[in-house]
Amino acid sequence: MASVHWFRRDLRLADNPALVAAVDRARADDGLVVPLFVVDPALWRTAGAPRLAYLAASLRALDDELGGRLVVRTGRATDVLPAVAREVEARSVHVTAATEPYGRRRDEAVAHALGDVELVPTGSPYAVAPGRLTTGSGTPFQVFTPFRNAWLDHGWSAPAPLPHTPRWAQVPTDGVPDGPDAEVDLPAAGERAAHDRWHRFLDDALDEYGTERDRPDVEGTSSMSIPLKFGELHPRTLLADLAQRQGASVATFRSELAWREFHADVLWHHPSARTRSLRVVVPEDSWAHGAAADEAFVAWTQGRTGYPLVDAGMRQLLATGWMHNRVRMVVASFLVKDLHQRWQRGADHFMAWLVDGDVPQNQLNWQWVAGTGRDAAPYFRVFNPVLQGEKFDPDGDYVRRWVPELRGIAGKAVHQPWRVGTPEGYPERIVDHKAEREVALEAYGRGR
DNA sequence: TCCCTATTGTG
DNA sequence: ACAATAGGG
Repeated sequence: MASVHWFRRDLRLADNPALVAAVDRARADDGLVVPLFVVDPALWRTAGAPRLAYLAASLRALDDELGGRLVVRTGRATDVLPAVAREVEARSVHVTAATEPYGRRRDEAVAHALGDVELVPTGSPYAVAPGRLTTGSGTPFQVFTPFRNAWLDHGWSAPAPLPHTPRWAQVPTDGVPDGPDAEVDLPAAGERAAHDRWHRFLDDALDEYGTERDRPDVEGTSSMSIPLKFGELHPRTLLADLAQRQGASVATFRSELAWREFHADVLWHHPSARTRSLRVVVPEDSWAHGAAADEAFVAWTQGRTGYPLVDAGMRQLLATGWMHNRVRMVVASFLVKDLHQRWQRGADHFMAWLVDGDVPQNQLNWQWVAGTGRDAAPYFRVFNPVLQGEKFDPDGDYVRRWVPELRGIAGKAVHQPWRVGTPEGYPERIVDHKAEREVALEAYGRGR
C-alpha cells in the first residue's frame, strides 16, 4: 500500500517528521511514497507575485532533491487529495499539521473528503506546537515573557533523521508551475540554499547579532524568515545548531524564534486576530478616510512619503520582496500613527509583497506596532522616522541605496533632506510628523 | 525594540 | 549651551 506525503509549508527532506512517518508507513505496507504538492488556484490567486515566484523556485529545488519525482497536481485540495489517494491506492496521507485559520479549515475539509483514507498530521512548523503551552491556571498565554519562559522550560525534540531509504512512486505530474514574472531580486530558494545561508550566518554574523540585527545598512540579520515561512528549514534545526554555540547573541536569536512561536500560539487561540484587533485602542472615527487618505496610502506603498527611512523601506519591499525588521516597525508605525490608517490595510500590502509573508507573523507584528495586540507596544509609542534613521542607519547608507534621489546628500543628513534643500524629484513630506503624532495621541486619549 | 517635555545640574 | 533624569502619553 502506498502512502502520500502532502508537502505544504515543509518544503524539505531533512528534519521532517511527517515525511518520516509517510516513509515508515509505506515501508511497513511494502509500498511506495508519493511526494505531492497541490497547486490550489485559490491560494495561487491570493499570494502576491514575489512569494509565488519564490514558491515555484523552492518547488523546483525540492523536485531536484527528489530526483525529479515531485508530483504536482492543480486543483482544490478537497478534490485532488481523494483523487490521488484513489489513483495510487493509498491508505494514508501524511502532513505537517497546519496551525493557521485557513489551513486548519482546509485540513478538516480534506480529512472529511478523504473518507476511509487517513489524514495523519505529524509535527508542526514550530518547535513547540501552538496551543501546547498554557499558564499555570490552564489559560493561553497573553504575555510574551512568561510564554518564552514556559517555552524554554518545555524544550523541543532533536531534529528528525532523514527518511530511511524512501522509495518514491512514479506518478503522472502536472509539473512544477512557472512562477509569475516577479520583477524582484529573489534569494536562492530550496533546502540546500537555506542551509548554506544559515551556516554563513552562524559563522559570520551570529556573534554580532545582538547589536547588528537592528542595522538595516548592514547584513546583520539571519535572513531566515523566508526559509522558515516555506519550511525549507525547521526551527528545531536552528535551535539544535544554536545549542552548540556560545555568546550573548545566542539567547537573543533564540528569543526571536520564541516571538515567532508566541505569535503562532496567539493566532491558534484567537483565529479572529488575522483580521481583527485583539484590543481596540482608538475610537473608530479617528481613522482617516476618503480620497486624501487613499492618496497618502499610495504614497506610502510607493515610498514617496518624503521621510527617507520610510521610503527606503517601502522601496526595498517592492524591489526585493523583503524589508529589514527594524524598518518594518518604522513604516508600520508611520502608516498607523502618522497617516492614521488601520493596521489591516498595511498588513494586506505586506502580505501581497513579502516573500516571507506569513499570516501569524505578519498580522501579529502589525498588531504589536499598532498597539492592538495583547502584549503589544503601547499605542503611545510612536516611532520618529528621523531619529530611527539617525540611530540605526547612522551613515545614511541604507537610505541612499534605496532612494537614488537622495544620493547627493552625504552622511546622516540624508535623513532630513528638507534641511539642506530637497533634491529635484524627491517629494516633500506628505505630513508633519510632530503634528500627526499629537493627533494620534489625542485619539488615544479619547479612546481611554 | 518610543519619544517628547520639563527640570535640574554643569560649565 | 548641553547632559542627565523624571514623568507622561
